[in-house]
Amino acid sequence: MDNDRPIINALRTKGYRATAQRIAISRSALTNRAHPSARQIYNEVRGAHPTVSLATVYKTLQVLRELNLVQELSFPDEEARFDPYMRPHLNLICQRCRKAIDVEDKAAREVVNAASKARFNVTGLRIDVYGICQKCGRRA
Amino acid sequence: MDNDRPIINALRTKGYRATAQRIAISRSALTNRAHPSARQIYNEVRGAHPTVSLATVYKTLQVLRELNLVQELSFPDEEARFDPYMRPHLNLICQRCRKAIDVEDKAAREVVNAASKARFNVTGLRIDVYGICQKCGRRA
DNA sequence: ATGCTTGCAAATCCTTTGCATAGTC
DNA sequence: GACTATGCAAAGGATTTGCAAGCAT
Repeated sequence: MDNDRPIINALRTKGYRATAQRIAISRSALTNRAHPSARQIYNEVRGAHPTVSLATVYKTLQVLRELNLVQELSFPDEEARFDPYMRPHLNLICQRCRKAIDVEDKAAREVVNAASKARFNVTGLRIDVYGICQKCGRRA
Repeated sequence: MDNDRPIINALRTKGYRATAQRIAISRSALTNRAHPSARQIYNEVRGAHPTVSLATVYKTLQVLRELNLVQELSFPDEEARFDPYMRPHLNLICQRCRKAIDVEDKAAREVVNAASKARFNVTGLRIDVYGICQKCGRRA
């Protein structure tokens, strides 16, 4: 895939080698906007790379984290999920269907501003809103 | 302690028994504003209850979660931390000293409003701002 | 060629669970 | 007294690690 160029370059800037597994895992992680878990990415990638291991998926996700291409979201009682949307945003996470959607809203930036006002030097952000999404609420 | 009355009542409303351990653990968890981990609470409580077990601490924290008295915050590569501040707020979490402080700011409510606007029925909220606190920044 | 990466399996760490005993209501 | 909670040890589950063999550069 020719669109793998940016991934390959990003990996190489920090000295990481662009292996087929890393490219496939990165493609999956950076493309999937449903906040997948490592295991879900693993299952996706296995289609094209049947021999890939879950360990490699975890290792690659750590690399992507280091490259600031994904954020890891940990939850109580659940696997961690990975979000490739790196601009300030809200995660709307439905308690019923478990789906998560990213919403860009000025409220996100106001959170950053509020922290800055408190003389806090902001480097990262996580805004989760939990509840019931429109679709699930409808068929309550 | 006479101020344990509210804790005792809260436990009983849902049919939980007010044992000495639960009261001590609850007191610690609801009082400590540093977002302690289960182990830190355990260590605090051991002063007064040397025989308490970590398992009981975990179990009690789940009870407090069910009673909506604390929120559990999971992190990658770290133990979960517990926050008894249940109104909408920002967690400013210092990457250097690991301290976390709660900040009430209207930005928190704007996040809720933004979610509501997206037809999302809000039941919970977590806003983490990561960075370097004033104290740590000063001695950079 | 050199050295990073993979995949497997074993290890780790946090958290939960099972169960006999002790305590609450 | 009936039933829940405790404390211990063992289990569980997600994630990480060690290592020999396989690739990228």
